[in-house]
Amino acid sequence: MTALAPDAPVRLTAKGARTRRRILDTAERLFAEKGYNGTTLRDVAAASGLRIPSLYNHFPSKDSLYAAVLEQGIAPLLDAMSEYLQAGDAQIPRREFTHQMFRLLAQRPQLPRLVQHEVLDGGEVLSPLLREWFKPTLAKAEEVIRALPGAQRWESDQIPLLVMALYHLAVGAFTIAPLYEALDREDLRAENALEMQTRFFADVVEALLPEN
Amino acid sequence: MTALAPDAPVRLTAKGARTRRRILDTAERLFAEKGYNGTTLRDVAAASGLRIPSLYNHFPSKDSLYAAVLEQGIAPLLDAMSEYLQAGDAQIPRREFTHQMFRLLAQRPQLPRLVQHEVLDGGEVLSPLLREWFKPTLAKAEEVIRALPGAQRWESDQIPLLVMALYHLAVGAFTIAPLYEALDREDLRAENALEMQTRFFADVVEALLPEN
Amino acid sequence: MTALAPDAPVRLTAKGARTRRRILDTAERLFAEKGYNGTTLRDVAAASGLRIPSLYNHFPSKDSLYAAVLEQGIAPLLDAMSEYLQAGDAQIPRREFTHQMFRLLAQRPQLPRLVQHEVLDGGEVLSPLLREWFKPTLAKAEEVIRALPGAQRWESDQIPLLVMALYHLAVGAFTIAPLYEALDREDLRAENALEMQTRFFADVVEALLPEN
Amino acid sequence: MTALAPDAPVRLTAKGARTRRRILDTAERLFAEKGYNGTTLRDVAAASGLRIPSLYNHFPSKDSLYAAVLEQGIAPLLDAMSEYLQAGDAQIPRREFTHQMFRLLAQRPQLPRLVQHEVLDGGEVLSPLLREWFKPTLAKAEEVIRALPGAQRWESDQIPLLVMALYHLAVGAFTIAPLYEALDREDLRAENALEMQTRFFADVVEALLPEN
DNA sequence: GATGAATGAGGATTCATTCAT
DNA sequence: AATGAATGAATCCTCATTCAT
Repeated sequence: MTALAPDAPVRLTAKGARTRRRILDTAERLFAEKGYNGTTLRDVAAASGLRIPSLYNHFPSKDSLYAAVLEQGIAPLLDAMSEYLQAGDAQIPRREFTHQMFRLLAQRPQLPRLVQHEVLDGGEVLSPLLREWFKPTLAKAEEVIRALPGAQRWESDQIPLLVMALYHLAVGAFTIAPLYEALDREDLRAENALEMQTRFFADVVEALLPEN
Repeated sequence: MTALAPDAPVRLTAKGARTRRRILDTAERLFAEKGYNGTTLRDVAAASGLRIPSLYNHFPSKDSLYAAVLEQGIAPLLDAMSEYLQAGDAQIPRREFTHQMFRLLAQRPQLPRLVQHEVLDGGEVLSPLLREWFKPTLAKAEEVIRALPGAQRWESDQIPLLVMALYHLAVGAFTIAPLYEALDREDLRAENALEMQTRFFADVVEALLPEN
Repeated sequence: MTALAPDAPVRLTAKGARTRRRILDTAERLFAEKGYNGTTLRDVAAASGLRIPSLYNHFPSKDSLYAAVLEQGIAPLLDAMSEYLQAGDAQIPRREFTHQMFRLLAQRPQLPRLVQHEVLDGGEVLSPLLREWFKPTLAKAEEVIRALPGAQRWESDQIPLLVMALYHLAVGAFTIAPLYEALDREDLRAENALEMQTRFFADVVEALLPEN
Repeated sequence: MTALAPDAPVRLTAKGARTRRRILDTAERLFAEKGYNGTTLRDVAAASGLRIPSLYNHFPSKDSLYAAVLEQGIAPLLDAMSEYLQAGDAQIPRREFTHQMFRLLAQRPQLPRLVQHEVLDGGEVLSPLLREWFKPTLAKAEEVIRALPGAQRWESDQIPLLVMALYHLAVGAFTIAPLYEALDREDLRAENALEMQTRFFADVVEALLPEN
């Protein structure tokens, strides 16, 4: 699964693999900060310590670099989420799950921004991925939530909205961070802030889907 | 207030004012769709039925056009919100307020996308505005919420997070719409969907801040 | 007829029209000398006294510039040839016709080179034009030649080859000129050389298709 | 003679020699199709089943590869022609000669295109070769033709033009082939077409230089 | 002998902007 | 107020070449 670029050449040299990784990480950061259109290959090359043409030794185009960044970022997240959701048929330790999700996002704090950029730009690149990943994940999430004890608080046709709401809450906490800081408030990406956000998110979940 | 471009030339002719408005509306739509970097003056001119140089007869630069779009979009929203919040010291008809907010957003559904683009791009243009507008609005919102009966459910330092959460929920409902549709689900911008979202949002608010 | 770029914008300013013509003439010379791949927009711009982006104010792409050059070169030639061939049903003043053709080619000596470049490069751009122009012209030429008194010297299925042979003779005289000069021989494009070539060509035609 | 790259390294291994040959044949085809500027080393490498840097193990530059292609193509042709012309002082079996020339060209049908590309591009690479080969060959050809019985039909200063004309006729038959096919006519490179062309060419020679 | 990686130079094209008309 | 023409800067990308492995 999660094969986005199935014909990606196997790296033969360790150096090549390292350079490729460096480019990917650099690009992830830049794309997350400025979006696709706001990020130039010149930026990526400079931040990677390379010249522009060298990027083409590792990725055939800006588009494919972008797609690779999206994949390497989204795949592990959705995989983890799927795993949790699978296990949860019987009983989900909800607070635990909430913490895990936030931890995953916090590990790659650029990711939510990356995804939101895609969402806002129309998802032309993301869309194909969404077909594969988001759809089943959302469907599964709806199914799991419907089975929760607190779900009877909501009408059936509100469940999808509830799932989206949880998505917005989780992602928004990260996308808003730079702006929040610019408002002379704390840095939401700081260690203690993340903990606080996690607790707050769990509280919100408890309010929306009371455990009993 | 809302004086973003205090030295904006007074339009002398009705035709000029009309053209300026046409450009603004066109640009609002395009900036909301593709963001600042993804929108070219060529696009704006074409969609406005003008040639590029004509845009410069109405706005001195792309940046200033963007700022004007932001202002004309955000100002009325924040004004309305301020008004509600002012009145609310004593007692807010909460459900009414929720409906009003959603109505305002729904009237200019591009606006949330516009703001989110700014937020994601680092807010380099928005930031100055935020200093003026967001900060007091957020502060006031926090104050009002603290005074609500349901607020004791939350610890004091969670109130700012709660305000941001409400922001994410409201804005997210609009930013996610195109993606949601791409997932073969309903169009969240349709009339009945908006109503449903409004009701859902009110229910969420009730869950997070129970009226009694 | 001969409308290759039917939606070409009507030139509104005299200066614009002049610049466009200057670009076209420059490009004709360069494309004729070096072919499509060997000619860069940098060359065209420099030789036109412009900067590269200015070229795009007059032609939307290198391809379209090339097509326009081909059209402006080929159209009058084929038109003239058609006219002669039309008139010739009854009786062609053959020597006169030969002189006219050579004169036309000599007026735009780059043209044969231009066409030969296209022919050699696979005619990917020219081909569509050939469908429209070459085919009927060749067909008409074959028809006319078949009706000539000297044609009985040739078998019917040799007539197409004969037409192509005359084409090669006429065009070759111009394409070979630079090389011929490089061999320390005379410049075939000089005035007296052209006259000599014309006479020679007429003599060849007389040998291949004796008047009586 | 025919020493174009006298310092070419002697191939030590059979595999190396084979690879070199493969590259040469591939390059001949591609250069003939697209010309020097239209052919990239990427193309040559891909069509040779190699990576670009490997080409440099066999040829020190693109230019030298091109020169080698020209040499391997032109040398045998000119050698053969010289041989025929040498022998012909006394008496040339003309029809036989015509057939031989066409056979040689038909064996390497890309060659005429290759040469014509060079001729059209200004012959910057070919020119040095022409000094060595074309000049004496043309001179000899003129000398032989002057000695032919049918030559008195032409004035002395028309003989060079006659030689060039024969060149154009022979070469043109091959260069025009792709275009001819694009005009929905037959493929001139097919077996029977070649025969027909040979006969036609002989007939033309007979018309221009009647045997008695 | 073969090739992955790196790169300087240059390719066509787009962009925001200016200016004369 | 509108726009054709011009352009500096920057866009993505390709090319021929080199070098270490």
